[in-house]
Amino acid sequence: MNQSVKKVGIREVASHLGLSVSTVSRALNGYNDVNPSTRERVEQTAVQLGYKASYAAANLRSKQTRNITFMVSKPWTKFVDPFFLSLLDGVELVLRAQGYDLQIVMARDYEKEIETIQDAVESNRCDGILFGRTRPQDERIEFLEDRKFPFVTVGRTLKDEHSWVDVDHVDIGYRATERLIQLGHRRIAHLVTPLRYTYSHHAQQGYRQALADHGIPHDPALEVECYLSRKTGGDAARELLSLGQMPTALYCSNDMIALSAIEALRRFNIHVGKDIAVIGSDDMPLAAYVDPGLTTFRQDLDGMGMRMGQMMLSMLSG
Amino acid sequence: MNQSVKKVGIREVASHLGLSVSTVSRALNGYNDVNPSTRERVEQTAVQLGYKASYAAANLRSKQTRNITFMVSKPWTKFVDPFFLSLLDGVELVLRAQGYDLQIVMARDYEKEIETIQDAVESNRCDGILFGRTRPQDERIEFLEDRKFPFVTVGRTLKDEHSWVDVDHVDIGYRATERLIQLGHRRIAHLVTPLRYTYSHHAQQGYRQALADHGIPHDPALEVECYLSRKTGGDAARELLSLGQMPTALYCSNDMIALSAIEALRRFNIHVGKDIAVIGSDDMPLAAYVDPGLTTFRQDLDGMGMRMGQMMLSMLSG
DNA sequence: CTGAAAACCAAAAACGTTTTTGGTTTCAAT
DNA sequence: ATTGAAACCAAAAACGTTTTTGGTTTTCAG
Repeated sequence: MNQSVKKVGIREVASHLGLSVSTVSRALNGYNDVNPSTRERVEQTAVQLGYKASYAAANLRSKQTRNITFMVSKPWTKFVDPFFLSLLDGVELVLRAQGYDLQIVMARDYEKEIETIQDAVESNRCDGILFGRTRPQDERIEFLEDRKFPFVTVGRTLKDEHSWVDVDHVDIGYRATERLIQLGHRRIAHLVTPLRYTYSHHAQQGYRQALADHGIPHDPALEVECYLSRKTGGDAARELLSLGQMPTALYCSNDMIALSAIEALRRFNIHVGKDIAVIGSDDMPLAAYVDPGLTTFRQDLDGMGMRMGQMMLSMLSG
Repeated sequence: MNQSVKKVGIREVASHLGLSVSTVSRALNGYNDVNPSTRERVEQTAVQLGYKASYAAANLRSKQTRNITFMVSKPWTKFVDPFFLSLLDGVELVLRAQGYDLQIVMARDYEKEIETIQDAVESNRCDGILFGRTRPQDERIEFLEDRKFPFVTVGRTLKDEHSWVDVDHVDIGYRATERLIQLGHRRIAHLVTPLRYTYSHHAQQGYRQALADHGIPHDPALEVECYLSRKTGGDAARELLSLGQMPTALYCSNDMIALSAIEALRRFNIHVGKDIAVIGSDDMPLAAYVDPGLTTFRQDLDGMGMRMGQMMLSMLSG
């Protein structure tokens, strides 16, 4: 019934061509000591016979798994960043073009992060690792550097001698704050993402710099660290309300926080756009639909993913 | 420096215990013809020596890759469903617990879908496949059934003799429509997701049934098929506006469509909640923040993912 | 025409497991 | 004691590639 019950291996290709197995292998793997015309014939016959090299066998011998693992930290598994898939999309596009597969593992809490990475490295399941949510001091990076295991991160650490891609959060923070200043605001609060992450510090830095550049004194009470579960943007907004003097504008370094704050303010009959200005920074297009509009800074996650993939590939090829 | 420069293999474990390699292997793989105390010793020593079986070697011999591939169709790679990651999370949780890895591949257009699946099956890179966006007649399913390759889908087809998980879109459509009817609406439009997908038909079915059950005649002009690029919810809303008699309520089987429609209506100074009622159906929590609120039906994607994983595992174990 | 380098290729080893094969021990029932 | 089944285990084959080793042919400068 089926055209080929038996799976066709490299031997079949070789014997079909009257070549040795090794030549076929070298032809297929792009070695340069094989006659172009031979390579051509081999490739054609391989396709014709429907030959697909066994990944397992190839991996066993060559020590290359052709797998790249993306470790997703728990907060990312939720809707926090709907555009995260866009990042993965970019990564996958680039990797797949070079025959690499993308694997994803979810680290479900802090301790699991390092554990997951250790496991991935030690069990030889992948050739490289991608991950985000970097912290100023990140033990995952130390671990990987020690083993000389290829990795690319989304986000930086304090010492940036590794491969990373990142959004310029300093710039975003600066521009967001500056825009509010230009709108005439002087009391601008910053609802900042958890400070354990490096990018939060960058956003904070941009925010502070903008204030300083425009001669606005920095009021620590206006900087509120927000979480996604413990203390939401809504909680922060309420906290700010209890302050003697309410800020007239809110810069939220994450749109989810912004939305949460907006909702809380609405409950207090404080209308965004009229009573208070709110600005976000992530790329969450849904925010565009929020009445009365939340100005966000676009982030090209797709392209960032592709860059990330390319960096990984170039690390792998030496 | 390092405790073990040389990687410890199964031989080391065996010789360290004075056992044969095969016994160690069988002990580790849960065969029952090995003395419990022996198994205990083997397991302890394995951990102690830091032994991790080589996936490649194991795969080569056993033909099991311990990989499950989730094929993501292009629309999913965008923000269409921010909760998609939640589904993946559930899947990964269950699979990983049994030592399976989750791989994701993106099919970037229609033709690539079947191609991607063929490739995954034929190159022996995974033991099972997961995918969604099912159509009433789905060639991917035929292909996989022909090869007897394990798969689970998100969404059904016309003949449901395969493993699937799904949200009851008929019920959601029915309840959404009924709720609008109970609010006094009689002219209720349905902005339906692309009809090439099975679930769109289910939503439509629920919608129509609710109308029928409440003695409301069905007006085909009020059923508008929406896409995410070509014809958005906004386009549909504008189309409905041009109708002689404007509907008083909108049931959108996808929140993205709902948001797009809401925005378009606002441009025409038609206010949702006042001039027109809008109801969504996906689980997009952001929608909850939209002023004046979009009622949606929660979907437990996390749990669905776990079910999906479990179904796959049980298929794999026979 | 010669010799060396470059191009090409075959045979065999190696990768690290799991599975097969077959043999020995233990133990309870006869 | 004898037998048969169950438990246990060792040795070796097998998985399908890539890599190593080394040998032969071609090419081309001298």
